[in-house]
Amino acid sequence: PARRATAHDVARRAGTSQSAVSRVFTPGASVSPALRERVLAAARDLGYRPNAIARSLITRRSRLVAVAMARLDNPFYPAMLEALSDRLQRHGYQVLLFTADHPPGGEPAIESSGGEPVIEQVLRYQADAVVLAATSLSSVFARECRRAGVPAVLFNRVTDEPGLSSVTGDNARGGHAIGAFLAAGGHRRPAFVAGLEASSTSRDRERGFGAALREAGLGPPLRAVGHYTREGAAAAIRALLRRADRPDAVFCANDHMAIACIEVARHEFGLRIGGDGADALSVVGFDDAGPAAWPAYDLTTFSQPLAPMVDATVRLLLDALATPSRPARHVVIGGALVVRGSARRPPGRPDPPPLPLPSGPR
Amino acid sequence: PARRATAHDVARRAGTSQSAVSRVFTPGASVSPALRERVLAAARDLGYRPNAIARSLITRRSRLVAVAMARLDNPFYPAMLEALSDRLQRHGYQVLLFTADHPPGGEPAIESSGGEPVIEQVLRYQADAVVLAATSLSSVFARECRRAGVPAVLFNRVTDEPGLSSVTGDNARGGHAIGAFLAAGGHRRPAFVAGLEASSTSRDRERGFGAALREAGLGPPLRAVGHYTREGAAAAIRALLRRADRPDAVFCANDHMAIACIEVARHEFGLRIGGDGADALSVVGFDDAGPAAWPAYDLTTFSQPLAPMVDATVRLLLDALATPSRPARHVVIGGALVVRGSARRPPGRPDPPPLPLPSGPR
DNA sequence: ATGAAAGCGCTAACAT
DNA sequence: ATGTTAGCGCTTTCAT
Repeated sequence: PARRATAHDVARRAGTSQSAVSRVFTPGASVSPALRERVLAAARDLGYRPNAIARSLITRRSRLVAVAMARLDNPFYPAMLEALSDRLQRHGYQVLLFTADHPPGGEPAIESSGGEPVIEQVLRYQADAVVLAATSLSSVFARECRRAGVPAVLFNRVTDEPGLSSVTGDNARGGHAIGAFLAAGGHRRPAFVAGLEASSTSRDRERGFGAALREAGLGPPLRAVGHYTREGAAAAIRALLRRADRPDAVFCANDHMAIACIEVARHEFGLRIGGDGADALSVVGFDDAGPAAWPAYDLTTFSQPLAPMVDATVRLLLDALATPSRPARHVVIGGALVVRGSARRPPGRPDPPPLPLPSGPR
Repeated sequence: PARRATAHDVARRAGTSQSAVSRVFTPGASVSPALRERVLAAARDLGYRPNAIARSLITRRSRLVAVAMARLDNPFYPAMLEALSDRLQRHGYQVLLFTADHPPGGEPAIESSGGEPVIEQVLRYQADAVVLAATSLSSVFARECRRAGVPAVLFNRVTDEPGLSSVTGDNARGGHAIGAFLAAGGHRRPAFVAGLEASSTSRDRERGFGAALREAGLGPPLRAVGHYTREGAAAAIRALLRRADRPDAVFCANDHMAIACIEVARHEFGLRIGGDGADALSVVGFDDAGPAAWPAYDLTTFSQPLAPMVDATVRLLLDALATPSRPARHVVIGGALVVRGSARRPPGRPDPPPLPLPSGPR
């Protein structure tokens, strides 16, 4: 196929200079209406489009934002990705997507992907900024970004590494609210299903949870690790429910695991979710993403409001791009306990709203 | 922040020429071990990485594949995106993600996004190839890709537009299998919940479904349009179930809608899913994605095997990249009826396997 | 095996 | 308002 038309080709056809063509495609440059028309016509005839790659070579801005994600099976992340992509496109940026390898049984390794470290590719493609929405992250990644002067924002995670901004939900407060809620609901043996041991998010949620239980005069919760996966969570809840002193309530570090726990509790152990009595189990999640609101789960959870979180992420990025010297910031977006039916409520607590069936616009 | 190190900087530090540096980073170029070591050391010191943007300017290959997606809330698509990204990275390609606008109530418009048509951005960024995984697609898009010589592959959709390859599941056969299954199960008033009227996928599934019903001596199914959304599907099933002659079985054009239908049928109409009798409703979906296998839904569906579909997509892309003259191909990946509990089975049909709880590796 | 030189397609001074 | 010129950082002949 014929090589793509260049600004030169267009210039020749329009009888003008190549730089005039460039100006026509530069918003706010000064071109006479007549010339502009001629150039546009020629461009149309030739199917010309400015080459963004050549442009970014000279402007030193690729308008590419690298987004690194671990797994997309937790619906919170696709939702985040969609929102982020929409917002970035609106600001004239494109998303360069990187997915991490998932070594079976291990933690997601944002480090490697087809042999080459992801960070290597990110930097080679001159991404203007990086969003890390992977639960796992090596400090190497952070250090290299800083060294290369590429602003990075952690999504749903924090780190000690200096220079890295972050956006998170209110993990400690959320964990605390859940602990207080379960204690007030009369639960005596709460348990916690952690995400990843290395995840700050899981740790913060657990810390708040433990504190609230302590304040309520309860001992430390039982505990198992679910690795943020359905399979891991299923194994964790099985271990918990097989104990003689089985828990009467489980707080899972995210909704994705909570839903898997509900299934195992219901279908393998024959438990009723959110009720009273010996065969009841209360389950609480974190995120309020997708299926949490589905009637089959009707999950009590602590919300991480996606839109504000994504807005904050984009704002952090744009700020860092505009003012490279700006120090890192850690934005915490507040959430709220969303009381539904999967956990026994404290006495006197009003009924939750009616089941949220799909409706409304769209 | 200091400007990124260039090959020139590395060359100076290593006491050699810039082209030698280039060769060190070009697999299979001839450099002496000694020089290679010196260059690598200098590069390490300076934090140098070859600039992929500059490289693609000269090689005329960006190694970027544009992936256009409509909505990521149907879990089939994030799963596809993850698999596609993994495979492409393995072949040395990066994913440039584009998401389409979602005008409320309308069809997803892959055309516009923040004002500029998506296709415009795709072509400006010199994507080597395009994957269209949006259910909606304007013929403009296709035409422009062809004109610009950018190979495009439609995922889960076909079109008459010449030159466009596609990968789909076996929609007609799947619809047929479902129709035959429901008829054999003794259903007398089957209904169909369509995706989008403009979607070839929905039409093909419906065609197969209708044919099977006819062969079984049944009339054409009742029908409503669900727009591939949960909300649309809920509205569709409500309309269907409010009829005096309400259907006894519903085939939804995808799992995502089928699950929303199950919820409405259960919680709004008090129906039992997949059972016998007057208050029973059978629901069947298409895709066998994520939640279909969750015990709460236990959805009978026709599978679209993701891995083979993604493999075919990548193969089509790489072939087109290697041989631009290759004519378009339409690959159909076979699936199978996955019998679970959401639809009454024909007599004598063996029980479905036990409930698929999360387990196994990972 | 190595270096010099010529661009890839574009933007950004700088003239005019 | 328009044209000229000089690169952006790299790969690729072409010499040596």
